[in-house]
Amino acid sequence: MPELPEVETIVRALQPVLTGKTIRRFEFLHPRVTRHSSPEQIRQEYIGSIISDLRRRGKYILIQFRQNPPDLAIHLKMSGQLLLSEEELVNKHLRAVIHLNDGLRLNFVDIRTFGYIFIANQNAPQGFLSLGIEPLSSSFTARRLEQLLSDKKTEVKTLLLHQDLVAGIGNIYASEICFLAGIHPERKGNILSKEEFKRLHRSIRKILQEAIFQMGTTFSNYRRPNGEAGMYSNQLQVYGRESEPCYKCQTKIIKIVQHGRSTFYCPLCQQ
DNA sequence: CCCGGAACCTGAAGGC
DNA sequence: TGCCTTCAGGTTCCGG
Repeated sequence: MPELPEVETIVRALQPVLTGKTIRRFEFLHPRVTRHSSPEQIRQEYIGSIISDLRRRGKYILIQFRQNPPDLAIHLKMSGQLLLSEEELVNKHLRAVIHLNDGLRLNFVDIRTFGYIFIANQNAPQGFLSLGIEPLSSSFTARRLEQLLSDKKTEVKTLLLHQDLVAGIGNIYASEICFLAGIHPERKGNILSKEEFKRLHRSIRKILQEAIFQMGTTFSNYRRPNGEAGMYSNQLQVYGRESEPCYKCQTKIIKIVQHGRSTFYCPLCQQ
């Protein structure tokens, strides 16, 4: 479910609450909620540790510790949620609970059980170890983007989903980015012009920043840690708008499937 | 390296 | 009401 802006929103909400707290206890309530690290390894590594900060890398949430062991990492995949509570959370899909020293609980709820928790060390999943550039960092330039994509024969919208190139873009924002850049999603990386890479770069940053400002997009079940929806849903230009008129030119929005994922675009605005 | 397709799950929504 | 199919914001693996 969550892409970079949603994960960033979650991290910003949790960071001030969790920083300074000590981990007392872990409950792991589903066999797949930990992967690449065992429940015992996680307990051994972190019980009694003091949280020093929270941050995001791609779509991963990283909990950092004062004693500076490896970070504790969480990926929410399609349906994961992190919800704070003072009391026991009653939820059929509760998969793990991190208990903190003052009685606060960080609850990991996940309907589809794709999400998981792991230690961010050398045993971490390959996808985490090979993450690409952060699109909101200062080192992410149009030139850098061009270097990354200009030798690829893959369609540009699909390239935007490659986490080992640019980290954090998901299926909703990939369509929105192509629309803002005025680039047809089926154009291939190796035929884009310098000018198009500039527009693509600007669009990536603009869309992600604006979506963070709106605290993410709620399409079905994404929720901020306080339970509220994200507001970028109201700003979507193409995603989920098949057959509806383009806001710019009134042409009907088209839906196609690329690499098994839905893509939405305006056939007139995106050539 | 690249690509397509399937797999991992549960639930919501739509067609009949 | 119910049964069936399709689809969902993400990786990851396997075969070609």
